[in-house]
Order: sequence, then structure tokens, then C-alpha cells
Amino acid sequence: MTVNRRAPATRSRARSRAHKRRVTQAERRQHTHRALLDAALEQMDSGVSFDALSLRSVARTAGVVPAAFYRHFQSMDELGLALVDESFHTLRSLLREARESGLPPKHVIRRSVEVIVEQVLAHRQHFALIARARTDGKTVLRHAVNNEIRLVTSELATDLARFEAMREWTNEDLQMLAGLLVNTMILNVAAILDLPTDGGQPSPEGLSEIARMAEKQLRLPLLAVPNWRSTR
Amino acid sequence: MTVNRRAPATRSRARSRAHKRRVTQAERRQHTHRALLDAALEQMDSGVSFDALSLRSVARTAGVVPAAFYRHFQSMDELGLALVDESFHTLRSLLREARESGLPPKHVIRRSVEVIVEQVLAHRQHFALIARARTDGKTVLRHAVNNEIRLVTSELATDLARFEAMREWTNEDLQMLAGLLVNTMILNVAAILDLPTDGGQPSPEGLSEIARMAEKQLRLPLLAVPNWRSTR
DNA sequence: TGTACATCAGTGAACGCGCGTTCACTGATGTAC
DNA sequence: TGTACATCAGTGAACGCGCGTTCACTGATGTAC
Repeated sequence: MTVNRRAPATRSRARSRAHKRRVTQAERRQHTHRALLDAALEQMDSGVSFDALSLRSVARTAGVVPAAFYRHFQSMDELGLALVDESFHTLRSLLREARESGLPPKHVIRRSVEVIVEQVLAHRQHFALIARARTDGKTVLRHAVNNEIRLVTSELATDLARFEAMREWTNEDLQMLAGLLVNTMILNVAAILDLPTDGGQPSPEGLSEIARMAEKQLRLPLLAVPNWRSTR
Repeated sequence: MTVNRRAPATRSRARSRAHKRRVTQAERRQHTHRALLDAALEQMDSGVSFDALSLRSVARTAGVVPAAFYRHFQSMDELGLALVDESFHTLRSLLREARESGLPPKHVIRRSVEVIVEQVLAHRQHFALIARARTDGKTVLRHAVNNEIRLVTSELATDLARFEAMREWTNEDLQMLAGLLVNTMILNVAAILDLPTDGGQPSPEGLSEIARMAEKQLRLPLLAVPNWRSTR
């Protein structure tokens, strides 16, 4: 019994025949493609590290025979890279949202933390991938993720350079601060993902505690900015 | 051909007979035990994540038949926990060294970073385990590692409370700052482990660049301490 | 010291299992007339 | 609209492999006399 049959057993034969619908090959292809990606995300979300995933279990979860996998990806590594792309697309739009809010620095931190918490809950699986794959065994994925993180960090450094208080900072120091902030964000995201979920979402208490902590951890280094002598 | 034979083939039969040495069962047992732990560390150090290790490959690397593994550990998880204990013993002694240096705050940071770099190079494999297992798939290991990190963070918070400038800080804020510092350390350790090694040690340039960055990332939040209003 | 038996770390063969990959195939969709 | 052929996503069986675990075993070390 596969996901791709046209006439589910739950419909009467007459009805299914009357409502018989032509599904284009492209639709079917896209559906399975998505199902394979989702199957991998689902398993990673439930605690399996990427390189413990098997091609067969992914195909099984997607409701497809193992050989069908090869119609979509050459290998699990290729699927992994596709997921990294997807996940960072999510992360980038998150960061853009926080950045373009146009709020004064004081509120931009609180807002950023709010956005992060919202986004992590909404795209839990993608963030789980980023958090895990960053240090996971498979070299291909790890490097892909770390490259993306490096890019995000550089973008943040560029944004920081626009603030009056950091006009005189060296590039290295901007990268340093951006790295500190990005790392702090990543680890707080990991903390959210590690909260017990009891089936659905983690408890609001747990979330707000992490949010409060994250906000402080971001605010503290920024508080030091006026005292920092970058030139030397 | 195993590691435990008394008379290696490279010695003449006469010599080996003349120098025949009684090896106690305890010695043999301890030797194999260590060989199994080292085999796991060696494989993790060369990039394999813990839950990609197989019992058979560990036994093979240790020069022992798979069944012999069970004379020492009930499962790979048990071996993993033994490694976590060992690794944190290393980490704790590192932290004690930095803490008990008795240096003024200004120099304690630079000294801590130096100690970390030294220790990571000297105990590369243990730090690789901590860095990896922290987010790895296997639940048992991940929780063990995160618990230990939480303990280390609390100890650091206690130490911070002794500084004059933080006398008035709430417990939560001390934990927050300690968490920020510990996370920063961990991520810089991960960065050191990710440096290309070309066989032996990573390049001094790469190391000193990370060290400079780490020092700044630790110094910046501490610079903000006098401005932080903890009470609210 | 020598002998007889107990202990036990490590052996080697066997098992059933899920894995990745291959292959010829099926049958619905697509297309040309 | 209907027919004949092409395309191609997904099938199902088969393969060889490394895995974890079990078992009766071997032979050196340990011990009691």
C-alpha cells in the first residue's frame, strides 16, 4: 500500500471511479520528493542524528520502496544537502525579519528573541537539523552547515558596522562580536529543542525562561560596546 | 593475531621462551579494557560520530574478537558513558588549573584561554568526544554530557559570585553569565578541533587566531559587568 | 617445589537482521497523429 | 474524440555485507594442597 495510489481503499469503488482524477507525473514526483525530505526531517526531529538515518527507513517513512529513492537523490548525502539549503532558507528569512524591523537597538534584541522562539516552534524540524548537523559525524553536512553559519555571521557583522557606536571597530572585532551573538543564538535554539515536549509544544514556562536568559546573554555583550577599544 | 599473545612473532622462539613473562589476568584485563576505550576515542577523533561507531569495529581496532567486548561493557552505551566520565575528568582538571592560578581577573582570561588551547591539544580525543556527543543522536550520551556541562557551569557561577563586582548579582544572572562563558569556551574548542591537522597538530597561526578571538569573546561580556543592573 | 583443579579473558563459528544497491518489470501519464 | 506508442515514477525480488548477540570452547593464570 503506497502513498501514491489514486484510489484509497476507504472510498467506494464507484465513487472513486466517478471522481477518478488524473494526477500528473510532475505532481506525483513532487509529492514523493517532499515526502522523502519530510521523512528525514521527521526522524531527525524525533532525536535520530542525520548519519544514523538509513535510506531504507526514510523511504519506508515516505511510503515508498527503497529503489524509488534513487529517482530523487543519488544518496543520503545529497538529500542531506537539500535539507541544509532548505533549513538555512528558513533561518535567513528569520534573520531578515528581525533585522528589518527597524526598531531601536534596545528593542531589537527583545524582538529578535521573540522572533527566534516563534520561528523555532514553527520550523522545529529545520532548526533541529541545523543544531544537530553542525557537529554531526558526516563531513559533507557538517561543512555545509558551518559554511552557512559563517555567512550568516558575516552578514550580521555588516549590520553591526552600521551602528554609530561601532563605527570605529575593526573588521576582526565586528566578526568577533557577530560570532559571539550567533553562537549564543544557536545554543539557545538548541536549548529550546531540548525542552521536553510531551507530544506537542514545550511548556510556556520553559520557553519564557530560555527567552529571558537568551535576551540577557545577548544584551550583556552589547552593553560593553561603548567601553570596547577596538583599535590596537 | 591478537594484541594479547605473550610471544610476538618478531622474537625468536628461544628468546621468547627464555624471557617468558607471566602476565596477570588483571593486567591483561586492564590492557584490553583500555584498548577498547582508546579504539573508540581514536575513531571519534578521526571524525566518526559516537553513534556511528559499531561494537565490531571498536573490538577490531582494539585487536580483540567481538564477543570479548562483553567481558568489559554490556553495550556501546556503557562504553560511551565511561568515556564521558573520563573526558569530564580531563575538563574539570583543566578548569581547576585555570581557576586556582590566583591571577587578577584581567590576566585570568588570557591564562584560561592558554590553558584551554594547551589542554585541547594534549587531550584532543576527549574534547572531541565532548564536543560531538553534546548534540549527537544517542540520548544517553547527550544527556550525560549536558548534565556535566550544567555542573561545570554552576561551579563557574559560584566562582563568579566571589568577585567584588558581582556581589549583588542574582543567582539567575550569575548562571546566565557562566552559561555564556562556558558556551563560548565550548564553541572555541570545537573550532580548534575543526582546524585542519595535516597529520599532526594544527598550524600555530590557526591556533593563535582562535585564541585571540576567544579571548576577546570572553573579555567583552565581562567588560559589561560594572554596567549591569542585576536587581529587578 | 610440584600437582590437580578452578577461574576466566579471549576465541571462533554461527544466527538472523537491516542495510545500500541492482535490475527487469508494471502501469499510469504524456504525446503524436 | 480515439488509438498507438513513449516516457518514467514507483515496484518487488535479489545480492552480498557488516552488524549485535549467543554459545561452547581453549588455554594461560590463580589457588589449594
